[in-house]
Amino acid sequence: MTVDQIPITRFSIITRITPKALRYYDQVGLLVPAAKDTLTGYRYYTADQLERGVRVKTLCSLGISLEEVACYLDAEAKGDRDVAQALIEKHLRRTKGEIARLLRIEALLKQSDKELIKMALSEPVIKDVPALRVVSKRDRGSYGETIGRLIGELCETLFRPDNQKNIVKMSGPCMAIYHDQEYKDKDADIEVAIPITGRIEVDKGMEVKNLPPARVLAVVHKGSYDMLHLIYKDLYDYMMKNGMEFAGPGRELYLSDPSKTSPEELLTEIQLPIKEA
Amino acid sequence: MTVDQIPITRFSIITRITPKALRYYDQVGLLVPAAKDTLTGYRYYTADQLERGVRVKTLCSLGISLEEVACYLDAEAKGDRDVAQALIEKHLRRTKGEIARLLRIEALLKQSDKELIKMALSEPVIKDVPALRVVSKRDRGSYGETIGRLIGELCETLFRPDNQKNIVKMSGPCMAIYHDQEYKDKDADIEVAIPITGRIEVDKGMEVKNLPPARVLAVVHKGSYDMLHLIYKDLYDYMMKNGMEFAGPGRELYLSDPSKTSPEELLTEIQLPIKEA
DNA sequence: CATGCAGTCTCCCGCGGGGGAAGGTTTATG
DNA sequence: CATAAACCTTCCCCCGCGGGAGACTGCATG
Repeated sequence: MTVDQIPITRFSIITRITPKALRYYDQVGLLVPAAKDTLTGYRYYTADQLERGVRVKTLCSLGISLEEVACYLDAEAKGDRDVAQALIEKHLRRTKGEIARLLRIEALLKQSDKELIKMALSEPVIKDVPALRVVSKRDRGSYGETIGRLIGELCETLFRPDNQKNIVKMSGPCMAIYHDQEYKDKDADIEVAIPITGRIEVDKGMEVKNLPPARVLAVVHKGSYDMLHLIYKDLYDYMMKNGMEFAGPGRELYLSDPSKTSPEELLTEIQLPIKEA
Repeated sequence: MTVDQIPITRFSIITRITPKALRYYDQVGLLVPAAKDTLTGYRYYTADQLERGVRVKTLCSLGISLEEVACYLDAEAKGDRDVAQALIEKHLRRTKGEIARLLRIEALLKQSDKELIKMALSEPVIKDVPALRVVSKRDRGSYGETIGRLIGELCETLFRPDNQKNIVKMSGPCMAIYHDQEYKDKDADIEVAIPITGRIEVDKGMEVKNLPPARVLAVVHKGSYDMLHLIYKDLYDYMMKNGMEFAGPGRELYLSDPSKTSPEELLTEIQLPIKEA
């Protein structure tokens, strides 16, 4: 009973971690065996390490990444309860977001029997949008996350006491402007703009400016944001059929508040600037 | 306006698929450009392909794998509505399962403030389990999925009319026996056994046999199956402290029905055969 | 003494769905 | 004509391992 010379298979049975995973954890430094025979390379764990092994397994099975598991265990070892708790809460938020996403997908899949792909779609219309005075902020990042974040930041500025005193008001829906010349998911170049009236004090990174007037091809979409790409395709189809050409960055106007409206009821207007041939 | 010579960037903007992804789809044969300049290697898509592109994007954003997207679109092209619908339903089931899993994780994360790791744990006890007449089936596969499947198959046989006429009865809870010498997740060697009384007609792959009596170290765990590994570790700790040795495959007895009990209330007994030194 | 085998090691490839960079060529525009 | 934009290719990287090859020890057995 050499209690502190536990070979890998035995450690694997006790902790219910596969030997493969244990070797990997050794490699990345998450759970390094206390001793390693320099001749044979055999890994030997101690009984004390069982505790750590079992916690790694617990945290992993909650879907936490190995990197964060390492952070958590480090924080805990140092007695940083707050840091550890923060990590758990971060993961809880991520999990909630993921649940929400899957619930949306579930809803879409369920309604798929009545035509998965064709959504109620109004005809595209050509219209002239006037110049707009907006406060805007431009940044790079992933599609959904960046828009949400920028809208949040702009609204926070808008509703700050000093700006409220100046009777700053939103004069239209939030919109996103896509500046990329190709479509990107992850590192997109996105500007979020909110039409305003009144004198406003902006934070750094924000800008008050006039969006130029433009002739656009527009359509209003009712439904989940996940299905917006369908509308884009229809708009471009329409443009090609009618001899128009795409001219400049497209805009999305968020007519509904996604925190108050169910995904199927969300209204979004898409505007693509055109020049007619 | 060479309408059927759409280069990749333009195609990417219209369908909202990144050029990188388009090249990948070409490579795996999911969406192959209609023309490819043999000299430069440039990809050119046709307007007709926009439709397919947009459907690929839709299905992908629902979380369906590229392989299944290809199957779906093929089935649809052939007019196999049923096959296509079956794929959607399969994915719906997967999504529901994933939601359930995340909800369990969410619940665990929420209760984590009151001691994430230490669960209520009764003391391990040594007991002698008698020989048991069981019907069993043994197979390989991933942990949770295989146990569920085997229990289902055994129960189906048990409750078949011919066996019911013979007054076959379950005389104890379902159990799983782990035959691996090391811990495995994916390709584990698992036997599921149900104690019975009566004369039974079994299907192929199943077996009626007597489990030998054994002296075991046992403990009952209350809580989610995800946390069972904690118990194993405590049991092995106890074994080492008390000079026992592990002898033969361990068993898990499922005392509750997971379809009727919430995860926190699930009862499971773990039995590890021992020999005392 | 040979042989088998149990246990362990290292090394490399693969997954999905691409991202990012390096390095080259063509096309369009000023 | 020069330059910028668009496009191509190929290669390596991500996570969290799983699978398998090939090699080594040490122990038990024929």
